[in-house]
Amino acid sequence: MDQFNLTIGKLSDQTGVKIETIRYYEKIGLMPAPPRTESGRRLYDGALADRLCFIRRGRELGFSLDDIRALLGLEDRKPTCAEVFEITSTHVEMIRTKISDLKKLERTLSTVAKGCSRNRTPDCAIIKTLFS
Amino acid sequence: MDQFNLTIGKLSDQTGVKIETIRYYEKIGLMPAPPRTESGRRLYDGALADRLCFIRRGRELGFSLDDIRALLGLEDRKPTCAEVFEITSTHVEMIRTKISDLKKLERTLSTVAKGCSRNRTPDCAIIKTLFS
DNA sequence: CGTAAATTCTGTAGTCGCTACAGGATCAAG
DNA sequence: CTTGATCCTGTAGCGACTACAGAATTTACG
Repeated sequence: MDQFNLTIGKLSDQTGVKIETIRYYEKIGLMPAPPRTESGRRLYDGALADRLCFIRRGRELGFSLDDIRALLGLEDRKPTCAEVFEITSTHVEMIRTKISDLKKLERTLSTVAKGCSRNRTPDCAIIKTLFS
Repeated sequence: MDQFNLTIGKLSDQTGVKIETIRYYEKIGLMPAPPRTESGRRLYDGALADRLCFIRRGRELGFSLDDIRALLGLEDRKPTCAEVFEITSTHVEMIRTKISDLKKLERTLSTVAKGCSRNRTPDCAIIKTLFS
């Protein structure tokens, strides 16, 4: 096994990453250019499928493609465990900030919306708040 | 007052919206094209400043430019209070979804990071999790 | 009054992470 | 042998800006 017998479509089905996205990852150097058939179609093996899964998992967890690039060791060298931890905790910090920002937003908006009469006039308390 | 005596730079300082962004809003029809000096420089008045503040407030609250367009009544007509409420509560719903997604992410990532030894080897538990 | 610095102008291209074509070639199934 | 599925490259679009380049004008200072 681990032969190059996966077409891009099969790889896409297997990993849940769209064909265009796979090609995009190749273009930006996140996935290596795989071997091709005589007619020029890409062929992937198990290792490349694993790598694509890694990227997908990273994206699901909200890492940027640059983060993933670093985690994969594509920048200069394989990152140490400490570096991986650093990238991850910076990312978690960002997520926490985003959550607290969104919570603030939600509170503000809920308050604003409460003042609304919901009737059919254009005389709206929400709009007034936005204007002040 | 309410004369057209604000240069774009002053408007920018007053509202905290960058000059390029103001011009961008004009280009996409969110701000009207203001009168100009003889040499072609834009001049704004108080009403336009208010409108720009409205847009900025809307953005701060996370509304999309399309939402703001609708709130301003640029689509077809001024929205009724009920329509404004609808836009707002849809938006709040989106924010709540985002918050819960991010919380899930945060929990997962914190768990993943806990397995990390933080040492100087490349043998990393975080990476392993991402690969599985 | 002269000049240097600040401001403004238009237009284009870049950001991120894809997605959606167009227009053609090739492959697999019936 | 034909039809339809899959694949190829290349380009343009999304949202909401941001960042230039290169020119013109205005303001401030000596």
